[in-house]
Amino acid sequence: MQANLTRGSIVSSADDLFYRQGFEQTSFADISEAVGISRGNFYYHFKTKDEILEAVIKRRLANTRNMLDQWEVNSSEPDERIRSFIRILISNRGKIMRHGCPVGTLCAELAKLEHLQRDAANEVMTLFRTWLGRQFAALGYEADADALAMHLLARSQGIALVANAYQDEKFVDAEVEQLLDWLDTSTGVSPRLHTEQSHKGG
Amino acid sequence: MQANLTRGSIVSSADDLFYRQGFEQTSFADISEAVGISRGNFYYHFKTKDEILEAVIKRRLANTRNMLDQWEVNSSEPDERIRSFIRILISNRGKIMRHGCPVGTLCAELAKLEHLQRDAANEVMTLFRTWLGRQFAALGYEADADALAMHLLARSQGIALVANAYQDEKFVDAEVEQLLDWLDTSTGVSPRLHTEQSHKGG
DNA sequence: GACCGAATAGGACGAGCGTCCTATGTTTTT
DNA sequence: AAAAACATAGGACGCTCGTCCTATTCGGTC
Repeated sequence: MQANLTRGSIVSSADDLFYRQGFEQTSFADISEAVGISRGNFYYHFKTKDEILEAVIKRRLANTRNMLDQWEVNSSEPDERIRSFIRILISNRGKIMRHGCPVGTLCAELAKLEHLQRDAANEVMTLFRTWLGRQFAALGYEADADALAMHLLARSQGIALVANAYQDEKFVDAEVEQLLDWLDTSTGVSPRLHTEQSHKGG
Repeated sequence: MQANLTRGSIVSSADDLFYRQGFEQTSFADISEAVGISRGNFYYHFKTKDEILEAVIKRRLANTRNMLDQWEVNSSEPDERIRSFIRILISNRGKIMRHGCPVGTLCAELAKLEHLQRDAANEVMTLFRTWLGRQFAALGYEADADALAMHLLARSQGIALVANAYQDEKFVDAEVEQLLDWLDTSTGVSPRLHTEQSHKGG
C-alpha cells in the first residue's frame, strides 16, 4: 500500500501550496514537483484538480477537529478554550502575515470562483463557529452563543486580512489583547448575562 | 478623443469583473466581451494585463477619494463621518454578501499572487485608514487614532469576509449595530481620553 | 522465474491564456 | 481630395493549463 503514502504526500503538499499560493494559482506541475513525483503518477491518485481540493478540505476538516478536541482536553474552562482560539493569531502570526488565514482565504477564493467545493470550505469555518458557540453557551450565553461565535470569527478574520495586507506584527498583538480583554470583561452583546465571570490566572 | 471613452469603458468593466470574478480569473476575452470591443482593439489601449490592473486601482483610488471627500462635506462631525464609513456595510450589503469587500478581496488576492501591484491595492485600504485616523484624531483620540482606524478597518473586513462566506444578512446588520454602539460609547483603547463625547441625534 | 496487479514515468492532446502583429476602417488635418 | 493620425478588428504566436493515455518498473504470489 505505497499508494496511501504517496496520496498523503500529495494532499499534504497541495494543502500547503493552496494556502501559500491559492488554489487557482497552484498547478498540477507545482504539486507534483513539490511531492517529487511525475504528473503521470499524479493522475493515478487524483483524476481532477477538484478531487485534490476535496481531499485537502477533508484533511483540513480533520486537522481542525483534532485541534479543537485538543483545546477541549487541554482546558476545562470554556473561556480558556476560547483564549486558545484567539491565541492562534499569535502562534501562527508569521504565517498569517505572509499568507493570511488558511480558512478565510480559501473561503474567499472559492466564493469568488463560485466553486463547487465552496460549501465544503465553509464547513471548516463552521467547525470553529459551532465549537466557539458551544463554549459561549457553556459560559452562560446560551441565547447569543452563535452571535458571539460569529463575532469572534469575524474579528479574527478581519485581523488576519489586515495583518496580511500591512504585514503588521504589532497590530496583531494589540488586537489580540483587545480580544482577550473583550472576552474577560464583556461580550458586548448581553453584558447582563455575564454573571459568573471567571478570573484571570496570571 | 474616442480613445479616452473606450479606455474608460475598459477600466470600468475591468473594475467590475475584477471585483466579481477576481483579477486572476478575469481574462482579456472577458473584459473585451463585456465592453463590446475586439481583443485587438483592447491591446491598442493596454499592453499588458498588469496595466489594466494598475488603471483599475487608480480608478478605485480616485473613486474612494471622492467618496471620502463627500462624507466630509456631508457631515461636519467626525463621529458622523465614521458612521458613514460603517454604513457602507449596509448600503453595499448585497454586493458584499455576493463578492466580499472590493478592497479587502483585491488586497488578499494580490498578496497571495505576490503581485507587483500589491502595494498599490493596499493604498486603497490606506486611504480609508488615514481618513478614519483623521476622524478619530478629530474626536480627541490623537494618540490612538491610527490604532482605532486599523481596528475599525479590521472589524469591517472581518464582517465582509464572514458575510460573504455565509451570505448572512442579519449578521451584517447586527455587527453594524455593534460597531455603531462601539463608536458611541467607547473605543476600547483609551476610554479615559473620551472626554467630549458626542450625543446621538435620534 | 513467470506472472499479475500496483505504482510510476513521461509525454500527447486540445483549450484557453496573455501577448503581439497586421490589415482595415474612421476621423482629423492640410 | 489627399495625407496622416487615430481607432478598431481579427487572427497568429508560444506557452501553460488540466486531462488523459500508454509504456515501464516494482513487489508480491504461484
